[in-house]
Amino acid sequence: MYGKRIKELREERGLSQEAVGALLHCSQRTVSRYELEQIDLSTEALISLCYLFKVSADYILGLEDETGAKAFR
Amino acid sequence: MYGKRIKELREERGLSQEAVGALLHCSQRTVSRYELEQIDLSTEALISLCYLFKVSADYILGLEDETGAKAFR
DNA sequence: GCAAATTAGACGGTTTCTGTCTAAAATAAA
DNA sequence: TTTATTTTAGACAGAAACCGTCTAATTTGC
Repeated sequence: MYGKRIKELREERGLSQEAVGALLHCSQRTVSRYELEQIDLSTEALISLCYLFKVSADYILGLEDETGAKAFR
Repeated sequence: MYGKRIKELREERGLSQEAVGALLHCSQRTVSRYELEQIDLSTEALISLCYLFKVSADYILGLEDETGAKAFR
């Protein structure tokens, strides 16, 4: 789920993987892997993405949808 | 931050690390390492903890406090 | 169609994670 | 307080995951 969300958020903002990588202090290749879910997100990268895109970790992880509705509680 | 939160949530519920490990399908030693932040949380473990403790990923990651106030936006 | 920009595969070296076994520490019982 | 039980953390080694680089493929714009 996080891969799809990261790709969406990035494209909504018109950024390349390279650009996001620079902001996250990692390579384009690593951002690509996040989007393809070939590697797991570190908590550090997850938190950086939250600040960068101004969304919750729950949203990126798919624990809430676009409306903010939670997957639990 | 996640270590402190996991430990708090676990102790509030009166569970041992062994018990949480069983619910997360990992060893007691691994839960201990999460609490000590000796290893990073996988997204899978993070999501399991959210369901188990009925809290948001943002809370566990320290992106919001006990009152639900967000660290950003 | 061509050039430029963007994304993804392959490879190898490095780091991180994992469980097991065990010792230390904390808690409960006697 | 001693003793027994439970709980937590260190050490080790093997396994798995991560990472950047180089490069090929794909996409986008002219």
